Formats: sequence, C-alpha cells, structure tokens
Amino acid sequence: MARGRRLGRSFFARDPRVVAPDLLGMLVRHDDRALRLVEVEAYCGVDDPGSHAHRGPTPRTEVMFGPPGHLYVYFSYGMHWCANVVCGPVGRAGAVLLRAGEPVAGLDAIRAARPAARRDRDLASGPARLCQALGIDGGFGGIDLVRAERGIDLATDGWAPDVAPATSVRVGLSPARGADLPWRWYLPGHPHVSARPR
DNA sequence: CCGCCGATCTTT
DNA sequence: AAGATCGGCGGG
Repeated sequence: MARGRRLGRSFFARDPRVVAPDLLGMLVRHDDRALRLVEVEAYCGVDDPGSHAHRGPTPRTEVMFGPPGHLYVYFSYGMHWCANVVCGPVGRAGAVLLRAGEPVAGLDAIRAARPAARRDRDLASGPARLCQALGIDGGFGGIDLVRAERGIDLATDGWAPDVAPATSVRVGLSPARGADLPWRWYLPGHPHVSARPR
C-alpha cells in the first residue's frame, strides 16, 4: 500500500461541503493501487435535491444514513459504478462523490483495469473511471474505510496542492435537482480533472 | 477539441 | 422516462 496516514472517523464526521475540498490532494488506496484526488462533489442528504438520499432512506441509500467513513457505491446509467464516502453525523446522509484522481501507485494494475483508456489522463478522470481504476464495484458498498475493509481507505501523505481548490456546479444534474449549487471542488488546471467547469 | 449518440438497467 | 456516465464516431 502506498505510504500515507489513514484518515480517521472524525475527519468524515464533518459537513460534506467541508470534507470535500479537504480531500483534494489526498489518496484513495486499494491494496497496491493509489490515486491522488483532484475532483470531488458534496451531496447533502434529504435537504439536497441532487442527492440520492433526498427522498429518505431506501435499501439503496441506507448506507448514507449510517456512520461516516463508510463507502456508498451506486450503479449509474445501467453500466457503471460510482463511489462516495459517507460524511457528517449519523442520520444526515451526507456524502462526497470521488470524481477524479491521478494515479500515483500501482500504475500497471490501474492500466490493466482500464483497457479503454487511450491516455493516462483518462485512467481515473471521472467517477466511474475512478472506480474501474481501483477495482471498486457494488460488492464494496458499505465497507468501512476507517478500518480499511477490503484493502480500501483514504489517506494523506502530506502532499498539498499549491493552488486553492476551485469550485463549480456539480456535473450531470438537471435544473430541478440542484444544478445551481456550487458543490464541486477540483484542482484548477490539473490534467486529471474530468470535466470542464461551468 | 467539440458535440452527438448508443449502451444498459435501476429507480421513479 | 430519466439518470451523480463512458467511449466511439464524425466534424472543425
């Protein structure tokens, strides 16, 4: 596993809009693979029309209503998996979507897991690409990252971006679903960021 | 580089 | 019927 200090429960117990920018520059690790996060989004539970948890707990979203630091994995557009870290106090259903990262360890394994990527900058530049790169699918839903279940966790290696995080609206939300809320954070100009800011 | 479209299936 | 997406294709 790449070198770094694993993040603890209290890191994730804060509002997802505070955790999200803090995660930029930190590592998502799965066994020998690691990505440095360059793009994330915050989702704020029942108060947020863009959140899957907006309509209250269901079998799909119940993980978000549980303790922070666990993984919420959902199936997107009939063929992709996307991963979030549950954030905030129990019952608030906050989450941070991991949208893009730069490979920093296990490059061979990551390339093997992303045969469709034509360039290295496409390896994890998107929420479903990031999951493919790390080998995360629905079977990892609900695992506790604070205990590194299944070999997955979030960590810091002390590296910090030399630019302030930029903000924008979240990607892919229709006007009725909070399309105007500026809850996306990314490292400006970073080649591994998934989409152009709006 | 950009825009369009099809794939594929869960949730509403 | 839409959705927290991706990759291939065509055009500029």
